[in-house]
Amino acid sequence: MSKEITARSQDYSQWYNDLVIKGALADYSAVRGCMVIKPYGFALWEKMRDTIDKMFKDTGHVNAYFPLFVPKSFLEKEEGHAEGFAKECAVVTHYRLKADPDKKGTLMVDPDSKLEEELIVRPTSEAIIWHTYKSWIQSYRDLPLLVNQWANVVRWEMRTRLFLRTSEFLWQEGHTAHATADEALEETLRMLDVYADFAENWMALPVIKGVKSANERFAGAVDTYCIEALMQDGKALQAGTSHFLGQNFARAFDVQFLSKENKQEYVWATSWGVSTRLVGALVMAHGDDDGLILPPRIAPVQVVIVPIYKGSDQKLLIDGKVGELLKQLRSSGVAVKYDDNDNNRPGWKFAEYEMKGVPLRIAIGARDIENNTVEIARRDTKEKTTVSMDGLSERIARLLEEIQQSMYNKAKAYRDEHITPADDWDEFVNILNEKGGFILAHWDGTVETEQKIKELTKATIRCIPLDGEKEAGKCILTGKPSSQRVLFAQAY
RNA sequence: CGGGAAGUGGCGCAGCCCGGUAGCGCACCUGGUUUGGGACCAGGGGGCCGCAGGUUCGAAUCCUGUCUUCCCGACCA
Repeated sequence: MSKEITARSQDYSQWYNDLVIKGALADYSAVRGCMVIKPYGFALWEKMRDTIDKMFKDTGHVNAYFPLFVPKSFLEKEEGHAEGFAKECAVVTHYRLKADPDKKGTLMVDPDSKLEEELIVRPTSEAIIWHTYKSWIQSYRDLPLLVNQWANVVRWEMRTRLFLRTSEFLWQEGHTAHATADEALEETLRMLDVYADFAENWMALPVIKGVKSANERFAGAVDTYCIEALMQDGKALQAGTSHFLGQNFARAFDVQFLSKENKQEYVWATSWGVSTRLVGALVMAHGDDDGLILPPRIAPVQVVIVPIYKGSDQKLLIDGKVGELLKQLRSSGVAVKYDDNDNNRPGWKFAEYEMKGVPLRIAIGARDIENNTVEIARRDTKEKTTVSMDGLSERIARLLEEIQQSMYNKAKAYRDEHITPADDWDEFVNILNEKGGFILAHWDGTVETEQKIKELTKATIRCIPLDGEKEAGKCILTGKPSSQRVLFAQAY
């Protein structure tokens, strides 16, 4: 048990912060609400990014890049959109500094450099992209337009948390344009599936696909679809969103195309995104009191090899043997690191790589060389076994897959245990207080009821599950009729 | 933006009440012994005490302002 990490059971928030910082994923910065993503954390993000990027390309999307700045007048155009983001925008008003004549050695904003029109640091890029799309789209032959952008965005949040909510964050935002509503809706759901696939099969994070209530809908969307995951403290985390934007942005930015029938029509749109928040999800869904536990498929280091030796003769012998193992493992595509740094002893390294969540550790010492064995330790189960060096790379590959699967199963079992139906108000409140997690309950479909429930319990409707069964029932708060259970939880 | 806590070598902290040569642990450097679960010995380097004013012979310590961070709420991915 590590002495340095706050126990989950003692203080979940502090545990999370400890994992992020001591696991070397990120650090606080000098800039309010902004974090420094450290090399190890960035390597993890890169792995996630590269995987998702390939999935986008496999579904026909291409990458592009749009400006960081959005003229204020662009943001105003789609009313709901403007309203939704207005309160959290960073605004550029000047373009020059000058030496402050009253205070030697300091700079001041040059009042003569005021911009004609303020520029907004993008909180999301619909506005600038739809302005651009107007000139890209003339005919149905230009559709569908399937573009993604990897970028940073800024949302001036009141209260921030590493990865989960930072003022600046990294993400991807897909923005597509289609000739018909059906096609756009199909795209919205396709990308939702891509996200769910990535979450479940790469992050080992089970998710529930659903559609948001009006209250939780993206500003400017007709419908917002999402994947919702459950963290180990019983709170939900939205892990990705895919929006059906209807013709809202096409109308706002006057993006029309000439159809086959030679008629001018507004295009149909989608947008979808996942962010560095996924890193936070990974930490909270899988970590334990000894540190991070990373799923093999996205772990920057899948296997670490630690040598154990007395004296330089043994070290040389081990180096030789490890050299062969490295070649073997690397040629079979395993991300392996040999830590032969002599500053730290084996015990230190064991703890260190556990903190960092490396899925497998191989220890090799003189007695292993003698017996032609190594010791393999699994991060997820802490299980240690001594095995023959023969056929090691096959065994490692098998083990990595097994860990991936077992992490998913574990997270899924936890998640499934924490989906509880509630049929009346007392039951609902009880479950929230005693157990947490998702609650399936009937709701009368009104914004007012949802708001009221939120005020009373802090629980919100995470989504209306896509695979939910129709079932007649009564709203847990108002008793009015309802046709389907929706998913409630307290959320991040 | 409200309530609370805190800023002192890279990190974690003590010192502040009661002003008087800036200290401890970890980390770092050198040498040696070690190495199967966070090693040990010896020697060494590093800090205008968040920043700006003020009080004072003298400020890490007292006063004022300001910035930043963390925790709890309202807003959000």
